[in-house]
This record gives sequence, structure tokens and C-alpha cells, in this order.
Amino acid sequence: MLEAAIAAFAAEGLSVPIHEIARRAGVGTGTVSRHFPTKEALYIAIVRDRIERVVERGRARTASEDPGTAFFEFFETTVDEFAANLGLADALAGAGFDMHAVASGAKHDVIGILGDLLTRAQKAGAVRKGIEVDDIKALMVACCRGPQSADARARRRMVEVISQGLRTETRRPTRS
Amino acid sequence: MLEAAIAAFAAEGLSVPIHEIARRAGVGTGTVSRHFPTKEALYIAIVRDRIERVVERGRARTASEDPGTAFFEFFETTVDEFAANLGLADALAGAGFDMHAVASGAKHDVIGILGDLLTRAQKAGAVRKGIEVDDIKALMVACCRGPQSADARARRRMVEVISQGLRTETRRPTRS
Amino acid sequence: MLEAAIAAFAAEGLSVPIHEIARRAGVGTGTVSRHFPTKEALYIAIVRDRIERVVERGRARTASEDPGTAFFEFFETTVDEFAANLGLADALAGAGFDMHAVASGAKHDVIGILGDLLTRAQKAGAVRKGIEVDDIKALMVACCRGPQSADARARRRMVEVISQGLRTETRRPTRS
Amino acid sequence: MLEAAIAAFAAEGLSVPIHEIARRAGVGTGTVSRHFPTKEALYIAIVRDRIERVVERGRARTASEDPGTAFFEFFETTVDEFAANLGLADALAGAGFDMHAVASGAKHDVIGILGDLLTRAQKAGAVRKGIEVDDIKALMVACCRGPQSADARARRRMVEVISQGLRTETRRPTRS
DNA sequence: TATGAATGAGGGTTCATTCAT
DNA sequence: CATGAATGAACCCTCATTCAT
Repeated sequence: MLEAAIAAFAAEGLSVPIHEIARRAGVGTGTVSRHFPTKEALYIAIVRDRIERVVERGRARTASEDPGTAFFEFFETTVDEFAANLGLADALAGAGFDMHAVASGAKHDVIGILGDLLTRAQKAGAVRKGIEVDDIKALMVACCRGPQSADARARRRMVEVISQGLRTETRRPTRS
Repeated sequence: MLEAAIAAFAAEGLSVPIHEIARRAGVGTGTVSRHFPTKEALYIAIVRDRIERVVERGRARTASEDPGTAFFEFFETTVDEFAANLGLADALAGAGFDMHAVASGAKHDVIGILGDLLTRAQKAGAVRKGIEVDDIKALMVACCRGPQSADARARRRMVEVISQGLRTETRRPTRS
Repeated sequence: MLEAAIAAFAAEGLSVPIHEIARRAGVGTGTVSRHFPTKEALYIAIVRDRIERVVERGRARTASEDPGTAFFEFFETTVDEFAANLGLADALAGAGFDMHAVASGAKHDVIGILGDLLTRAQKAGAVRKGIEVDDIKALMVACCRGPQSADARARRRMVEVISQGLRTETRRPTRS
Repeated sequence: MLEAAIAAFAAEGLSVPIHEIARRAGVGTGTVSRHFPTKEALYIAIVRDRIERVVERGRARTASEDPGTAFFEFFETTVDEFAANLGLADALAGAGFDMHAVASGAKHDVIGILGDLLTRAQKAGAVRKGIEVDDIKALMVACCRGPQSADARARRRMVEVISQGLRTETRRPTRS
């Protein structure tokens, strides 16, 4: 059922009726409500699920020997994950509910992971100094909600520009 | 009335009731419906209005002697314009209606203007070559929909990173 | 519309669907909700309306030259009024909402009127001394919710017994 | 399970979910439905059970040497029994189901018992002549549904007034 | 036999749209 | 032309009942 809900949110955004989610899952509306007492509870469950996966993937890269690549790959992969899902993107943008409540706890600490990856990438000289974790988060959310979230090519190009923007100064020769 | 609608969308998002828009405009709900037969027509009118202003501003910069500055300022100003309006940002993201229908005609040809500014900036060496107008559009829309569209600081920092990303290669020394 | 709602509550009790009330009133469900934002607001409006009438009638008797008759007639009339209406009787019995909030203010002070009438009747020797206004209220509510509230004869006989019970001791000769 | 249902109805009224009853009984909802195919069947079973107990108690008093006391005690005890249960009181008031079907058969012939006790009390001069068994029934049901069925003091005072009303004429001196 | 997940009709409420005034 | 009351479809949620395990 979570899969059906994810697909429904992905296809129609957060405003998809419960009825439609139920239809996709091949169950009655009551069954959806039974598992997730409110629609918000359903969003939250999905967002937590997705964030968990993102955090796991991020944590796996934390010890990478190439912190720059680890960071940039994490950025792109995560954007892809969320961009493919209209509802998740809406949710991430804080469209009317409390992300803090959703994403608390170690298993959902995207910011923590992101901070680790960023710091390591900066120490390795792959990302310029002034950048903060909140900047990265803002950019990630922005990319997730680009106009054609289904258009992977457009997304890849956006991410490439942003990556260049993050990398830039460290690559600039010192005498410049 | 357009102003009231913009304010209402900005304050409460796309889901603001027509009744609230009418209240803010000091008119009856019927009057709103008379001018804009459906709610979608109202969005579209607002978007057209905003885009018109953006296009005007862009056209004014088309002849600038500093194409790089013209381009980057246009980028930032436009993002600010749309980001300030939650509802428009949602609408722009394609919340179920046809952007092409909205933005056709010379007065709304944001892509044309953007193309001009981009080409000139590229010719002047301010923006690197591989960038296409669709990339710029995607990045602009993305910036409008960062997590806290009301947070001007976050937005400015995003735009700065992206600007670096667009500029990058031209600044990079040739021997690099 | 109030009339239709009163009739609907009278016929089917508090649990009558809004849809049924709307049907009786010959309007859409939205129209009912428009006038009374929640179902509870509708109960309250009806109860207030009815209580107002009761209070008016009671106040008119307050100056009667025959306090005993005034009191007993008020008792019976009020019981008839509410007994004829299942919903009002439910409401009176406090079936799940706050009567105090409903019946505050001079226009709805049933207890005050009842107290006046009772005291005067007691002073006139028509009602025995130990009786308190809360007893009267309890008895009234009880009568309203007898099993056959539509059966006027049964109600009249109940009221007669209660009246005797209230009168009794004052009629008993002092030497008894 | 009957006990759990009684407690649940008492605590939350007739609208208590079956699920809650099942929870209190420590069984599954299916088990409740198995024993009582519909919710109404459950009410009826409870009412029958209670009425059986009342009838038994009444029958025991039928042969009392003090028919007046027997009658009045039966009246008060029975009211207490039902008043303690909000849901049953509602049900008794005819909240949409057929009391006749419920209370038929010798084991549930509350009217018969009441008639016996009443007749004997009248013959003994403890209750005045004009009173009929239906009056008693109506008064009993009414008392069960006073405004605060949980308020034993209010109930006791109501019963006292009614008892006086029933007794009245026998106590009134003949010359009055 | 006992279970409780699944069902889906039905509840109250909201709101875009219509239309008589 | 402006109005806002009326509409009723659509939403989310509850819950009595069913049935596979």
C-alpha cells in the first residue's frame, strides 16, 4: 500500500484523494485510513520511509575515500529520488506540514549526513569554503521542485551547474 | 483585484478560497467569478501579469552594455519576484495546468527574452558556452520553489552558487 | 430553515443527518452548513430559540395573581413544548454538548424564571417547602424524555402525579 | 462480554464503537459480531438481561407483607438500575427500536410485575386509586433519563416527589 | 471458534461556481 | 454590473459488518 501511495503522490501531488490511493492499491478507502489514520500520517510515513533510504545511502558514503565524489553523487542521487515524486517534493518544500516532526531522530537526520559529507568534501578541497549545509539543503529542495521533475535530463543539467557553482572557487588557481 | 488575489495566494497558497480573495479585494465572490470564470483563469491571469512585468524588465536590459550583469541581475530579480508568491510558485511548478497556453504571445515570451540575455552574456564571455536557455529556465523555477520562499537570504545564497556555476568556466584559467 | 430543522430533530432525534434536514427545508446541504457552520451550531440555535420562547412565557406568568397555577401551568406547558421535540429533549438532557454555553444570558435563563415561579408558588402555599429549583429542572427534563414523548395523555398524567407530589404537603392539614 | 458492553455504553453512550466494546471485553470485534449479529441485537440482549433481573427482583417482592414499601422500593431500585447506564437509558427511550419485541415473554414481563405490585399497593391504601400501570412505567422511564443520570441525589429527590404524588390522596385526610 | 484486516456506505464540512435580485 | 445566498460534488474520516485465516 505504501508503494501505491508513493505512486499516487508521485503522479498527482499531495492533493491526490485518498480514494485514488486506495484505488491504486486495490483496496477500500477504509483500509488506507485504517493503516494511516489521517492523510497527513500517510505523507509522514512515506516521507520518513524515503528519508530513511536517503540517510542510509548517505551514511554509506560517509567513509568514502573520495569525499568530493561522495558528496556530489549523494546530491544528485537524492535529488533524483525526490524529484521523481511530486508529493515528496511538495512535502519537502514544507507544503503545509511540519518537517521537523517528521524528520527527527537519527534515522532521518538528513541534515546531519549532509553536514558530514559537506565538511569532508570541503576538507578535501572539492567544495569551496563559504558553503553551509543549509545552502545545500535549499539547493536540493529547489532541484527537486524544478518545473519538469520528470525530465531527468533537465535535472542532470541543473545539478551539473550547481555542482560547478559549489566547486568553482576551490578549483580556481590561487594566484587568480 | 489581481493585487488582492496575488496577496491571498502569497499568504495562503493556491488553496486559498475564492471567498478570501473576494474579501481582500472588497468585492463579492460573484464579482471575482465574473472577471475570471474559473479559478484557473485567475491563476493564469496573475501569472500572465507577472510574466509581462518580467518580460518588460528583461527587454529593458537587452540592450545593456554589460550583458553579464544584465543577465545575472535579471535572473535574481525574477526569482525574487516569483519566490515572493507562494501560490504562483506552486502554479509555476505545473500544479496541473498548461504553462504553454499561459505564456504564449510576444508579451509573455519569457523564454525569448531569457534567450537574448543568455546569448549576449555568453558572447561577452560572462556565461559559459554549454548552457542552454532551458537550463536557465529550470534553474529559475527551481530557485522560486526553495524550501523557504520567504527567506530572502537563503534565496540569495542559492542564486550566488548557481551564478558561479554558470560563470565558472569563463573564469577558469585556460591552462587549468 | 429553522422550522425544518426543528421538525427533523423532532421526528428523528439529534442524530438526524444534515442531508435530511436540508431535504425537509428544500435546500442543499451546503445551505444548511452556510447558515450554521456545524451541526452543533444548529442544535444550539434551535435550543436557544425554544428556550427563549419558554423564558418569555414564564416571565409573563411571573406577575400572576395565582402563583400556584402560574407555576404548574408553566411546568406543564414547558414539558409539552420540549417533549414534542425529540432532539430538544436529547439536547436538554445534555446529550453531548454544553448546555451552559447555550443557555446563558438573561434571555435564556430558564433556571432564573423557574426559581421565581417556584419561590412565589411556595410563598403562596401552593408548593411545599423543601423543593428546590434543581428538583424542578430535573423533573421537567425527565418528563420531556418519557418513553412516549408524543403521547400527550401519558405526559399529562405524569405531570399530574408530579404536581401532586410537589403540592402534597402544603395541602396536608397542619395537625396531620 | 455483556458486562463489558454495559460498561462501555454506560461510559460513552449508545454511540460507543463496537471496537471499544470488544477492547473492553478483551476479544476481537468479530467475536462480538458473532454473538450479536448486529449492534441492535447487542442492545436488545443487554436490555433483556437487565429487565430479567428487574423482573426477578420485582417478583420476589410480590408476596411482601408491606405492599406499599414493596412497590416504592421496587420503583426506586429499578430507576437506579437503569439510570446508571446512559446507553440503556437512551435505548429505553425508544432510540429507534422496538421495545415490545424486546420485553415480551414471561421472563421480561415488567409490566405484569409492575401491575401486581401496583394493584397490591393500591389495595393496601399506599397508592391512590386512579393510577395505572402505564403511568408508573412512564414515570420510571422518565426518571431514568433525568438530566444527570449519574447524579444519585437528584434522582432520589425526583423519586421522592413522585412517590408523594402517587401516595398523595391516601394520605390526604378524608374531609379535605 | 476466534480473530482483526478489509470493506464501503454514510457522516459532516468545504468551496468553486451559478444565478436571482 | 455587482452581489452573496444557494448549490451539490468532493473531500476526509468513522465504523458496523464481513470473511479469510
